[in-house]
Amino acid sequence: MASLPTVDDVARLAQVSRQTVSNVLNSPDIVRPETRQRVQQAIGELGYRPNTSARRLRAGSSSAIGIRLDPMSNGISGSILDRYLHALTEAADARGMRITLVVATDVDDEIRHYERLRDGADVDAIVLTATQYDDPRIAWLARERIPFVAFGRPWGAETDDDPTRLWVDVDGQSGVHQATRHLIGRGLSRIGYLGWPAGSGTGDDRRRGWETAMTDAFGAIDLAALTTVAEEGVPSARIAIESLFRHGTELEGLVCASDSLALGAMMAVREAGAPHFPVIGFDNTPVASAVGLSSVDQRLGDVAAATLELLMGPSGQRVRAHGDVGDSPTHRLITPQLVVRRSSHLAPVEEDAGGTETGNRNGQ
Amino acid sequence: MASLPTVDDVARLAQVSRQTVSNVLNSPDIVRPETRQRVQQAIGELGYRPNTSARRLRAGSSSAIGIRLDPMSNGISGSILDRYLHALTEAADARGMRITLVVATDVDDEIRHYERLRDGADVDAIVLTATQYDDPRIAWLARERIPFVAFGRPWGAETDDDPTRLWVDVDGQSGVHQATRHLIGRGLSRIGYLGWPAGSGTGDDRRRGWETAMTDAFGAIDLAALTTVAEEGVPSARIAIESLFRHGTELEGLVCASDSLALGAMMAVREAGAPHFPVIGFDNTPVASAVGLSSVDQRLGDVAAATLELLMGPSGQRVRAHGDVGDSPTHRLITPQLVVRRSSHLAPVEEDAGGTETGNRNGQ
DNA sequence: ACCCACGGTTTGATCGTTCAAACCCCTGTT
DNA sequence: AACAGGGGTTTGAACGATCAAACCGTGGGT
Repeated sequence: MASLPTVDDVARLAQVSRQTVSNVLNSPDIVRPETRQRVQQAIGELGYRPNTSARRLRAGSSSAIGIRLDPMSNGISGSILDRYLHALTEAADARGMRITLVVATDVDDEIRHYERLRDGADVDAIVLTATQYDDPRIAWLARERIPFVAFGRPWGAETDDDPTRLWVDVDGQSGVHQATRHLIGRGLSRIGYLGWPAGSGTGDDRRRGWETAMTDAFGAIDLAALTTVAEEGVPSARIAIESLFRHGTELEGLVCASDSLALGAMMAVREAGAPHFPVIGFDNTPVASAVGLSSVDQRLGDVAAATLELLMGPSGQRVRAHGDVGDSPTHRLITPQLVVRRSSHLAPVEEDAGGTETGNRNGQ
Repeated sequence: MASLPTVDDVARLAQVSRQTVSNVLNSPDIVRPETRQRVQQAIGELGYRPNTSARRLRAGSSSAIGIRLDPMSNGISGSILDRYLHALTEAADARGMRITLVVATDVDDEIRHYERLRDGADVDAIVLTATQYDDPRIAWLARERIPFVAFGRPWGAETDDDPTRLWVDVDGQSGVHQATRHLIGRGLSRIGYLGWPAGSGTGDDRRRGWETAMTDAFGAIDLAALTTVAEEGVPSARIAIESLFRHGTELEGLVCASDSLALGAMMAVREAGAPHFPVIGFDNTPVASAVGLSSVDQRLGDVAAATLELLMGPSGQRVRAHGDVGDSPTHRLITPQLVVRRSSHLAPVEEDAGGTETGNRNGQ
């Protein structure tokens, strides 16, 4: 029932002073190696762990990172955030950081929450998701000089190298390119693309992957004739592809901008009596694995690692000040990876036993 | 650039002492109304917010609750935790609490994490999910006298009213009962049940809902003949129902133990050429809403609210000590609610426009 | 011989809050 | 008139860490 050990306990055991213990923890390099080792051992012996509240109070830092949970799991893709969260928590843990959740009803509410977290010294930094053009949250965080990283590049922003605008994103173009190449490699040529209406950064980026793969392979073909557009969501995709098949189509396969679209397409395709028509999705959500849908995995582990690297430097244990990136890069683009399952095979095969599933590994 | 106001600033403005300000915040009843009001006004004027770190340090509490993120979003149902997390964060926020995430590779690792969080005074309490019979985490938390609540009742436990074992759960029986009644009300009688292999607490509980609804309506019929069993997951359900239809079945509808099972069943049913065969799932996952599957909503908002109520009392702002529940209940059973969509209609209808979707409201 | 610079360590002060005890003033009792 | 009791408020100490400045011994330059 003895209470938890403090710096003083460690100091006494290691025959040094409080501050030296603190230094071993926070600036190990300024302490003489042998002293450091003695302190380390004392720490181990007592099972000492710094009291976060005390550290927070004095240092004004919390060793915590805030991230907002999306208001509603927006359809199937909601689970992306879920998995990112998992990877982020894991990566943060490795650097002695913790993840604190935020929920908000709208942007203003979200900012109010961040403000409160800052006031209470509850978080050192913020991770933004679902960023938009001219995002008011970015403007606010920058103005308040709160360190933050955006997951999702600031589309159309002129500030790509602004050291106060850190972002990490998945290279959708590369992912869709891989998916398309995969079908081309299987001998298909009339490969269609099912995407979102033009105008969204992510959507346009992904479509470009299909475009380049197709023109590289087949020259200047009529891409528009192979493109179908649907709003994000299973039903709209299903309707779009249903009508495609009803009017007769020459397509031999389909690459989609998301798993939701792909799932809708799969359903339509099966009802049209073509159960082995190849379909590939994007995001590699649990649903994709559940129904055997080939999909592009975002490698959220790598994304999470990159997020922290931007925030804390290559191996730092502390969040860097806002705008202080030193000579390290201001953004990271992660290359996703295609996971092949039944849905992209050309003939019926056995149940998917998880064969090629290699994505989602935590890099570092 | 003025730094944030402190109790002293408020005290000075209100012409009282530090402690009185503190009292207004923490025990308003012991301070004279007129003084209280004066302090309140000063607080408002300065926009004062107590520094959480300082409060934590002195009070030895962190105003945070730890919860473990499942290692992998286990299939479609993974998103349940996701939504619970959202609801929990929201409910916690209303009580001035925050949610801190934990990831762990196995049970021992999980316990180690909890230990570290406790040592650093990082969390006041733990929320356990995916509890099992004879859960080592429960044993450890109880031994260490760390306040916790389990989401998921301790199946087969003899300790239902043990004040150190708090739990909240969803009444699966009631949910499946509702689903079955819904189909009965539409004139069906040969309603099948697709469930997990016997032996899991949750599964047996849900099946009982179907059993009672059926026997109440039709007397002592042969339930076994209407029951199908499949492992959790889309493919196994699909295979099971496929073979059911291949051998000819008299079933008129199907109630399932989960959305994954229901999705597999839907796929099989459609391929068997019976697109309007009614199927109902359980969990009301995003996938259910995406594909128009009727499903039982767990009312995770209510579950979250109940979780905090068990932990902090009906309206407390502070986590109660381990085992100190006073005269309030030691557990809460939440009644879920059926959400009707296309998949349980008997004839083709328009696209689901979100009609009956009323679940998932945050109760309080 | 003196002083300065410097790496490494210690000491005193401080972060903003809550706890525990002291304090003050008023009322009622003896 | 003295004292006990108690509501309401204030004062000093503490929570456990980090910061800033002081300290100390050593070596080099003048």
